[in-house]
Amino acid sequence: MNIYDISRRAGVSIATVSRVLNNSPHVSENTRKKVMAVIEGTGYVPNAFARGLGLNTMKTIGLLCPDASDPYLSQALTYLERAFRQQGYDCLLSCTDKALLARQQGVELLKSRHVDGIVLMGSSFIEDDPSENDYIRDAARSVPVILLNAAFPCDNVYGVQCDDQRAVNEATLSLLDSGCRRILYLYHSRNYSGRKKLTGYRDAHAQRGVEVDEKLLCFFDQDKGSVHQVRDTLLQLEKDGLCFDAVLTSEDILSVGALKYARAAGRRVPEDLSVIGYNNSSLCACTEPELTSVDNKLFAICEHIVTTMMGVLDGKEMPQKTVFTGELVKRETTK
Amino acid sequence: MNIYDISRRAGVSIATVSRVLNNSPHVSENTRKKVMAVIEGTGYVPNAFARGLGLNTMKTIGLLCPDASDPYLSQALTYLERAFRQQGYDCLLSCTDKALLARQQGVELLKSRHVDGIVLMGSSFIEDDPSENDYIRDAARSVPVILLNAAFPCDNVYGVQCDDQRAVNEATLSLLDSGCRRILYLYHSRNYSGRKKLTGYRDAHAQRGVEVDEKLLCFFDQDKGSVHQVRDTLLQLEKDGLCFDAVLTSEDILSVGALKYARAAGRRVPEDLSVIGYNNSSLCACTEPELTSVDNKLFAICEHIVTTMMGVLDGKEMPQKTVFTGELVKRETTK
DNA sequence: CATTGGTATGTAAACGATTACACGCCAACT
DNA sequence: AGTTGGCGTGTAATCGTTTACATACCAATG
Repeated sequence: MNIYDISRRAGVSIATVSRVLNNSPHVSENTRKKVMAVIEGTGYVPNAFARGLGLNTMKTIGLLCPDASDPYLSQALTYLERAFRQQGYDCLLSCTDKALLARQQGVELLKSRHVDGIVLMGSSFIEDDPSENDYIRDAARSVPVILLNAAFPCDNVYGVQCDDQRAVNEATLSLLDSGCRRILYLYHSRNYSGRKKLTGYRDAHAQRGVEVDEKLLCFFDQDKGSVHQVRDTLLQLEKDGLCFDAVLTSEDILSVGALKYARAAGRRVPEDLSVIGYNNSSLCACTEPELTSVDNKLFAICEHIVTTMMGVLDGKEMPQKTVFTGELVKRETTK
Repeated sequence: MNIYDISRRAGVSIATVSRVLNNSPHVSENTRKKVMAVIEGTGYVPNAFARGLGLNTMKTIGLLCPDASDPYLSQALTYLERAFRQQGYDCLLSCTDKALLARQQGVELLKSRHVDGIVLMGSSFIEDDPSENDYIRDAARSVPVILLNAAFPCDNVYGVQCDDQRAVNEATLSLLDSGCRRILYLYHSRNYSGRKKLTGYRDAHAQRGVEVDEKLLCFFDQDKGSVHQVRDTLLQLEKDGLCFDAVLTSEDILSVGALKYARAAGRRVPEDLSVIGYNNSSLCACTEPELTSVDNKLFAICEHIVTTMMGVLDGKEMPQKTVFTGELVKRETTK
């Protein structure tokens, strides 16, 4: 069933059918009705390949996502897909893992499909080592690229992010100002955003004249970051004589592990131990006591990504870098 | 940059270039090398539209998902996307909401893109009201359709599911056999799977000769099912004089609310109150005490969906309905 | 040497849309 | 009446592939 079939049954030319399909004004009301009737009757759906071939666009946005089961990313995914579709764009999903090669292949795939734009999620690239980022540059040569929570100074690349450094800085300050002096920092990722957060932590200590004990910085591999492993690690640290009166984490899930530790070690939260997470995810309401966390404005970021993409595709000038400010949401794990 | 450019630079015909691209054996080693060199040199990527137009397939699977931020579905999403890509298929994502119209439009979209197959996730359709399911029938007319955790007797539609009824039945029996007599059942959904679960609950009571008090069946709207609302509702029920010694829920998140209630009401878990969730999601390890839950074999289901899809696309005969058996994973909220 | 058969390559016709351009018609002008 | 212009419609080229079929070549065979 193609446009010729329709044109034959409606007794018009294919050009007219195409005009009806595309709401062209140059069709008489009569003809339009006649053609529409045939289309409805046959259940005809235009072939998107042919259309794409002719127009060299298929109204598709490519989403590159390292892990759609990560609650943070999956929330972004849902929002982005819905918003783009409302704008008339479909989404092609490519869940690479974090490995550079996989991401390169993902970009290649999206390019071959001639997506109109690419949103790069969970980017692990490093701003100051540009050689690692050739694939972004490469992608940006053919289509606009928007980075979720990252920035990269390159033509046709737009960054929409939360100021993680400042957000962690403020969270750390709030802990220091509530009297904590030894804040354990648990983190998952050494990527750009991860390093910014760490800087925020260090700066806060400098601002308050508190020295940072490097033993308080504790890295968890992505795979090994299960709740129980965090708990056990902290128990071991305590046994090894490490003192800490607060835990700050780069992800909410790590804070859940910290709470498990507190219970196992018999430490009261927040009286003996303060805990602050990051992302303000739905997990925060699930723990007991409920988790104080940094809201990193995912929703606003996604909204702005869609706006930016639409603007760029319309040929408008758009800001290359947009930064939102995180916000500490106090619940029950802080004084 | 198209196939003509390549053929010109390599001094061969477009047919030869195409053969090289498609690993046809009918190309001499010399020519292949020559063409490959040009391709690498120019960074040429074949146009997927043209290819799709010619072949009438683009090696794409359509994923219809009501809500990618649902942890259950997003986990499935991640797994499916990765597995399909390993098989050489890309995924087009369409996050409709649950509304029938939205799902219809989603199917329409996937059809226009000539996906090779469709996976329907989170289907809320009802097996015994076939009129609501025209869109499935419609989709199945053009491509194979596979349902995640559902079944629908229709040609070209395949169901891969967990026997939710039996799983809930066994969970209920285990509560009854541990001495509980008034099991509160909290559920989120009245769809097919939701009703099956309820049946499992009722059957278990019949099997043990315990009468079901209808007041113990408690429905939560998807939007209103937040942890705090569940807690407050249960507190209210208690205040209204309803007695219950166990809570069984259709989703883990509802169980989290039940645990919040227990803490607020000063009831010890599991001594005064047993709690069982459903899905065995990552939430189970986050609560305190950790949540006993039904593992509904999502991983196995997804694996089988991919196998089935690949089989069907290869023209093999595949089972129309596959059922996995759930398993109760005991943790700390049951005796 | 003529015939056969296989292999490497090229030619040209699809695939199904969009759209520039051409055409015919009719109303409204001069 | 003849010219103009606008509107509705149709014709045909175009997008970049794949692939059936044709062709050219060369080695092996009778």
